[in-house]
Amino acid sequence: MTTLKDIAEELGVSIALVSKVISGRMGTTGASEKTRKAILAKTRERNFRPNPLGVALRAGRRAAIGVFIHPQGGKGSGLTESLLAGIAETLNANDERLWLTFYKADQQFLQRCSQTSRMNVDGLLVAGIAHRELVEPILKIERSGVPVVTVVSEPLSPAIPNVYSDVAQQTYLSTCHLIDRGCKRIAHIHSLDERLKGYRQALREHQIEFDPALVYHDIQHFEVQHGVAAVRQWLEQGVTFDGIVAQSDHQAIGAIHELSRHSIKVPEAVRVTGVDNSPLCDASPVPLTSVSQEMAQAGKLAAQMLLQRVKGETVKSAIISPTLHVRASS
Amino acid sequence: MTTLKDIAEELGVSIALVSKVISGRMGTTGASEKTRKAILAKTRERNFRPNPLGVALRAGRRAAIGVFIHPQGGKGSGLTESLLAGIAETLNANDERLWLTFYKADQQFLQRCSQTSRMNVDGLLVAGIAHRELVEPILKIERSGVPVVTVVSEPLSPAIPNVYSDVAQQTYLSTCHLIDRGCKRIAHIHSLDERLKGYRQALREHQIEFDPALVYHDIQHFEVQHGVAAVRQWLEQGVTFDGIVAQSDHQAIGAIHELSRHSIKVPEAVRVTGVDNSPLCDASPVPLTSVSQEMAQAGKLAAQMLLQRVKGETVKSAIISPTLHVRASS
DNA sequence: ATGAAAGCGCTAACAC
DNA sequence: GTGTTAGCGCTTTCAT
Repeated sequence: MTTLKDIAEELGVSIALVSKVISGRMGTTGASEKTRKAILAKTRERNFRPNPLGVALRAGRRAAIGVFIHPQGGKGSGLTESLLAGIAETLNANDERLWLTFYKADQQFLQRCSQTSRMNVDGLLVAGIAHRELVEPILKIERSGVPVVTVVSEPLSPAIPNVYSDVAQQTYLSTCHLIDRGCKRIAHIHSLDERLKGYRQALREHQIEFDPALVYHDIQHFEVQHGVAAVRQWLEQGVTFDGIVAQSDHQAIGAIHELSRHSIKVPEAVRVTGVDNSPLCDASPVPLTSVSQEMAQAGKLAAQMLLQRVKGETVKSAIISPTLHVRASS
Repeated sequence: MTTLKDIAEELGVSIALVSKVISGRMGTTGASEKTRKAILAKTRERNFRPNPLGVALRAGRRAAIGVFIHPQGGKGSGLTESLLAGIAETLNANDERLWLTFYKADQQFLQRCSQTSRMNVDGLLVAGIAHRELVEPILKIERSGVPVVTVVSEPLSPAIPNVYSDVAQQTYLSTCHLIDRGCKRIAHIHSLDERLKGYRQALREHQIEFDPALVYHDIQHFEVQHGVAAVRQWLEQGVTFDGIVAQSDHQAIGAIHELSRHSIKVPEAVRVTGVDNSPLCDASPVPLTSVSQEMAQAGKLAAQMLLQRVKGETVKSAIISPTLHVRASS
């Protein structure tokens, strides 16, 4: 590894001068064009990169940001992977290391938080589920001087900037899509309230009356079995429907399986949409139309916001627009 | 953040003494029991943790290890996530930050490698696909003094320690399982040679003759469509079979879909197994029996090995035993 | 038994 | 225009 010292010695100038020229921060002083050129040339030649440890130590920073991730959207959604990829991209571009922790249960999360003071990070990114128990520990971290940015579906506190996909918009998009396709009676699997709102708004805007019988309630449950249960209930109750807006790809796949068991064809008899645009979409018996939450983009943005906060800037929460990906199921 | 200096000043002793007592490395000298106690008490009271930057700077290390990951096993396999979780666990326990990069195409990987000299890491973990083009760049990194450990299905070079699940064993396990279940004519989707070997070994050990017609060849392809194509070919050629050992969960699911289209029942008429034990298994029309590659364990182990190498120790490649997870499809 | 000093790589205030 | 100095937090050698 080349250091400032190496360059300074080879050129017979002082370390400080090399530092100033390379960083471009000349302070009150200047440098002759000749030395400038020589230093920059040497820098390139030796492929010099400042040692982040030196920089951070001097600046009183840690050269690392913490990332706490709760695997969200269920296994196989690919959300976590996309999110991480986005985060990693931004952090790499800014020469920041990361301190990565996957937490499964909230208990683990709280435990991690209690170690804040010893965690040696410049900032903290928390991604996952917006549990109320998380608010206090996170605020405590903020107060201790470590800026936090969250990536959760509902902002935890006005004090903590958050990034997320527009949740209501997700179901709004897919419901509008099914209406466009000619569906008149669209069923819905209700797990998050915001998504129910998006579904209802789409109906309202198209003058379709809301029918409570078409909504299956299963708060906070997004698994395959819940899609199966929803379809089973509708069929048992004799509810007629020609579309299903599910709140996850897992639910949608479960619904498709159950429809198939009753020889109901997708998309001919019933059109189905999911949420997450996960890899499951292509592993579905009928490729699944789904709404992408754009987690990679969320990760990139959240990391950028956090780095800004580390620098002392103020940032505001951001909302990302979801995208509809149409496949054979609709 | 508490520093050695804080503790030293509060106790009216020298920084050096505090450092020695806390680290336990007393060198040629000693310390009175009284001061020892006082220092350790203060350390606990102030929740002191050495600043990794100071430690690393002094030791000439970088306090970070690089992780290059190629999302393997296809999207949705969950392999990458498990692997990362394992790596993160070990690194956290050892107070090491990481420099995470996801590379999609080999091109990107090579580009990253060329930045080795500037990447400021103590070691490099490479996980993903064992492409031949990767060998040279990785060896170059090794030669430059940065130890590398890989997590790929086939070791790239004797010089680079590797960790992976026993690949042949994976299909050996599932083939034996199907034989146990009474299957006489087991078809196989051949993508990796090692897995074909495992399949053939299981047949041999059970005195079942190998029938080339039962093997569908699709080297290095693990997607849903390849499972579909395999079944289609067997049916077209009039090959009879009562079991399918696929080389990925995606392939297995594709096979199940195609069987279903021909009204062939799983597991009644044909038993099916996959590889990866991915989240897809539970989103399959019939829950899928699969072999787990234990990537979390691989990640933990690989990170441990890399840290040992960083310390200058020599380590040997390791092989992890896969585990069969039996579900309804078999 | 304890401490002073040097130095890892870097930057910034302040000489000259 | 250029250099000197001090110091971020830590460890280790060598005094005392």
